[in-house]
Order: sequence, then C-alpha cells, then structure tokens
Amino acid sequence: MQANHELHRTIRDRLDRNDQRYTAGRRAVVDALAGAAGPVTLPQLIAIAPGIAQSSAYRNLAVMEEVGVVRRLVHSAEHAHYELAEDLTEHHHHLVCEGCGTVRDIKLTSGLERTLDAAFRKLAVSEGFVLTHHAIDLYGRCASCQA
Amino acid sequence: MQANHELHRTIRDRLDRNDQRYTAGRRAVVDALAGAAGPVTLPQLIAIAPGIAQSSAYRNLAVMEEVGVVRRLVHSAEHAHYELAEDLTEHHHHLVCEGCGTVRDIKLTSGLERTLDAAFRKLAVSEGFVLTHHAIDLYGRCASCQA
DNA sequence: TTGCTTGCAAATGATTTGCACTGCT
DNA sequence: AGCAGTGCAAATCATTTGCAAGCAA
Repeated sequence: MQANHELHRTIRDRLDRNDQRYTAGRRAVVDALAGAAGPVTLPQLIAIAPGIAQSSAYRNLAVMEEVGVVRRLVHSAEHAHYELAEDLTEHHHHLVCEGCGTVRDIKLTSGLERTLDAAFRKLAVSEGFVLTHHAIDLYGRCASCQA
Repeated sequence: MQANHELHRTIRDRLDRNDQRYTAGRRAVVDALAGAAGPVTLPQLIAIAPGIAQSSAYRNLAVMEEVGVVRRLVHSAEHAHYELAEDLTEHHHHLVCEGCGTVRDIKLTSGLERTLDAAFRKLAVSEGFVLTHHAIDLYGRCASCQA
C-alpha cells in the first residue's frame, strides 16, 4: 500500500478527471476502506466512520466505483462489501467466513497468479470473451466460527 | 452429468433424508437448472419453466439449497443465480459477462485444480480457517457484448 | 385427517432517489 | 451566484413471508 497522502492524491486526481470533487465525506470513506483488513459492508463502514449519512455513503461509494477508486463485491451475505480498487492497493483475493460473513484479504504467490492468468486467458479466448479481471473466493469458517 | 432419472433419484433421496418432498414444482425447477448452460436467475428460471409461481420458485430453491441440491450464487447483477450443487454435476467455475450479466460454466484442467487446492488449503490453515469450497469467477465481455 | 406445498398479495430490507439545504469555487 | 454534495424521508425492487386453499401420506 502507498503512503496515505499519496493514496489521497491519486484518488483526487482520478475524481478530478471525472469532474468529481474529493470532499471530506469521500475522504472519510476512503480512510475507512484503507484502514480495514478486508472489504467492509455499509454498516461496518458507518461504524468505522461515524457522522457519514447512510445515503451519502452509498452515493459516494457509487461515485467512486464509477471512477475506479472503489470496488463493490457481493458474496452471499445480506450486505455488499466495498474495498479500494486493486490498482490503489494490490492484487488479492478473499477468504469468506460462512459463519459471520467477514471477508479477509489474502494473496497468492506471484508464480501461481502468473500460471492462473495464462490459463484464464486461454480459456476466455476459447469462449470469445475479453477478460477484464478475475476473482477467487475461498469459503470456510474462521477460527471463532468453528462451532 | 448423470442420466436424468439418476439425477432425480439422487435428489429425491437427499430431500427424503431431510423430510422434504420431491414435488412436481421442485422437479420442474431441477429440470430447468439441469438443462441450462450455466446458473440462471429467477426470471430466467420462470421463463424456462412457465407455470411456476415466483414465490414457490424462491421457496423451492431455498429448500433445495438447504438440502445441498442447489447452489445460490451472487455476482454483482441484480438477481442471484442458481445452479445444481457441484456433487450433482461437476466441479466448475464461472465466466461472467459484465455486459449482459450472463454466466457460463467453465472448467479448469484437473492439474491446475489440484495445484490450487493445495495452495488454498495451505493459505486457509495459516489463517485459521476450515475451508468448505472455493469459487473462481472470470469477468469480461462476451462476444455479443463487445461494443 | 394432518401437515407440507402452492399461489397470491402483503411485508421486508438493502439500496436508490427526490428534494431542500449547505458549502465549495 | 451557481452548481455539486449532503441528509432526511420516501420510493424501489429482489426476495421473503402470511394466509387460505390444494394435495399427498
């Protein structure tokens, strides 16, 4: 992860380029996302960064997703999860707890990622797809949810 | 995929064991899922198998998911997708079109799957997770959605 | 009969939107 | 001043649920 002011600068640029402002509310959302150990739900986000109205949080996340600053993930939980876009952080995947719904970031070795990329690309071509990205989710139960 | 009556028998057994009936409505849902080229949304399901009420479709899918006959997937589209459980079909992954939202099944080579399993298991252990399964989604644009 | 299943209509709950107001620029 | 961003409350829309009727054991 980049230094924090560097991150903010990059985001401001990206918003600027799309005629969007980088307001205090948006900065607060970004700080909350940057500080988390994985993607967070909207309730979690509001808990971390109090004072942000729910509707504004949703709207700002949508704007920033549009601009490529935020990524929205949907697993099977009732709430979607949000995280900073990968080019602002690092390529990673997710470990999802089926008990409590928490999502944690994980990374594969770069060797394995390279292998996968090649395999995926080949597969996509044979199906006539142009790939934009891939997602790998591991599902299981975290240490505290092993009833 | 197994022969169709074999599939139905397996499903009936699994429902029986959970004190659930295998009704005509449920059979219709299963047939629809078994005939599709990938997971389908509820509207798609109803279109394929007319005469099933929306609420019954949702209810039957929920029951069959509970029993391990159906799997529910959520990508980012507005509707969830449903497919038969993997042990009734074959282990596979998904290619998602970001244009039209269609999801198609794909398979990796078994060698690659083995490599991945090993890597995933190791990762999970180090995070204190007990894995149940994994999902790999490739995102891109299908041939007809390449504007 | 007894209880699960179904279909319809109403309820739920996450997310979105209308609108009036605040605050950049 | 002029327009984008914010908060509140109301609207949406997929999914779930209550209820009365149908069907299987």
